Amino acid sequence: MSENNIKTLLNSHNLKATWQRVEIFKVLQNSNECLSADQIYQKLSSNNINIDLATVYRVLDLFAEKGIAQKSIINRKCFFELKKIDHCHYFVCIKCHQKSNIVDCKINLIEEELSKKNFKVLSHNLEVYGICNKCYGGDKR
Amino acid sequence: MSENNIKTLLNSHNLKATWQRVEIFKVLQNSNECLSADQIYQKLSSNNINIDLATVYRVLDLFAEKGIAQKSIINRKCFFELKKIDHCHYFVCIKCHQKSNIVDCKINLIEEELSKKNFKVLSHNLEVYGICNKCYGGDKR
DNA sequence: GTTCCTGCAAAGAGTTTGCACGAAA
DNA sequence: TTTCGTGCAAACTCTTTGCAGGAAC
Repeated sequence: MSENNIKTLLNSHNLKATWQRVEIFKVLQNSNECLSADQIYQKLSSNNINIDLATVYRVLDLFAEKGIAQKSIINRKCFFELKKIDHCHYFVCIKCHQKSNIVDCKINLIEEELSKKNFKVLSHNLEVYGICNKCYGGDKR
Repeated sequence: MSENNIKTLLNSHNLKATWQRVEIFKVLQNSNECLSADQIYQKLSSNNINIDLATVYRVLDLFAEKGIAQKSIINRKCFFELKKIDHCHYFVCIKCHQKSNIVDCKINLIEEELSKKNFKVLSHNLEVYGICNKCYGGDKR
């Protein structure tokens, strides 16, 4: 997405298109994994783009609120990525800390159960921890 | 469970049966909901039982590790309860903050998906946020 | 010209850790 | 009598907040 398109997107969500927001959006756009506020801050810094960490936090929360980004919480820490058509969750290896997508979290089944009680689901978070195939050694290499 | 039974239980997990651990176990045993470390600390204090908060944290983590307690993370905060036959998760109302059990989290279906990749699931956490029937006003009272 | 946003600095919540003393087995 | 657990204090991580100056619309 080009810089102008990003600005248009931000405006369409009633957000002012500051250069800080554009830069943070670009980082998310160029990443193929979810990132913590600090990771984003580091990536920007290493490109000599200095945005206060507090601003990074504020922008990310805003993105999540507006539905531009998806927020995941892993080990009591927040991670962000651009929202795709389908949201996803992560399987995290407790040895190598690599994350792997969980495509279908079955939340619709849980929503069904809750709707019987007239509970309206707005958001959810799922973390699954375990050992990946590489660390398990189950690949018999 | 009597005090002696609690001590036996602790010993059977290779844990020394200190009075602090017994008291923390009792609090968990007498609660019908999951509790944060601080809530447990407060309950003890109000009974003139003074256990350092750091100890409460250490004991709870130990209980979770040994499978005596279940640890849930809600809003980046840890909650503990004695482990039942079936574990459970919580639906948390974002208005009144009441927690309601989610009996079946469908984790077995997710485990199935992951086992195809040779990933071994060890633990997981699920939080669902939304509006409960009372706060939603959908009960037409 | 407002309104909204940012940087700075400071504080906040929740949790963890090192160490010396003290209690359980 | 050795091993393990606790209290105390301090530190730590991640995140949030108040405020005054500055940029977007």
